[in-house]
Amino acid sequence: MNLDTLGQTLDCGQCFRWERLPDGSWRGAAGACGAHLTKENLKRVLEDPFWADYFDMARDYDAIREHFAALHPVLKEAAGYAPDLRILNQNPWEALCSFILSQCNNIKRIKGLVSRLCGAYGEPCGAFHSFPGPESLARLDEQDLRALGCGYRAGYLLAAARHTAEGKLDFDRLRSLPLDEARQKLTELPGVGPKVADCALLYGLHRLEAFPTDVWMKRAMKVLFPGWKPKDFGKYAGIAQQYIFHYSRNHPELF
DNA sequence: GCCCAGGGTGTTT
DNA sequence: AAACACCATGGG
Repeated sequence: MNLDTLGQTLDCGQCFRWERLPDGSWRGAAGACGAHLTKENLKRVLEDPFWADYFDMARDYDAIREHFAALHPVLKEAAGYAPDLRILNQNPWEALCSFILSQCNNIKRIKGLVSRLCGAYGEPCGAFHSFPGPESLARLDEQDLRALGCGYRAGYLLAAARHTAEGKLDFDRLRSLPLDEARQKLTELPGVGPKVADCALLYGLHRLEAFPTDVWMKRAMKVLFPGWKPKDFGKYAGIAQQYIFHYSRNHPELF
């Protein structure tokens, strides 16, 4: 991984708090931690326990890509297109909020929304703001969130905050549930359907078998993997999904 | 001004 | 089960 290939991970639609600066460095945050990744400090930052976990450094992605290469020729192509792509270990609450806001929205705008959310209700930590905790959002009015541009998703975000603050949604409990049951608990929230639930599971709880299926993935599956289902990709289906999503978005001429 | 964006919900065929 | 309208907002 270097500054140029970091985009495969930080700009592939799984997170919304990183930006690349003109000098090629990356500035961003995760949960309550911020970082500025430069050519000089990248290696050292990735040795820090928090960031090593965030970037899933302990996992052997080379082996997983080889496994995928044997599974399907197009998957081999997609994985080879972004060999430094990794599934981040994001804060589950932040991931759930991000993807509640993602529905019927574009990535640019999602980034702006998340940024304004942090600026308005997160804790200031030096040069950046933390992502606001569920308790901070739970005491807001729906109008407060609409004022940030959340639109009709404001009520969904507020409901998720109140459920979580009241303990009705417990991410640590979701970790130990079978995937179907964890998905079921998440979709009980208003405005959370199968796609947003799978995003929270994959990006927030690192459930690598979760397979978020948005409009891009529906097209990609129909054209590139006709007849295939998420389970056909195995226990790392979510990683396969990310290779395919990223590859598809960068090859719109295929569709 | 129009179209679309990492969807979900409720209603109608 | 599949098709549809509706939900707000702003970037391209």
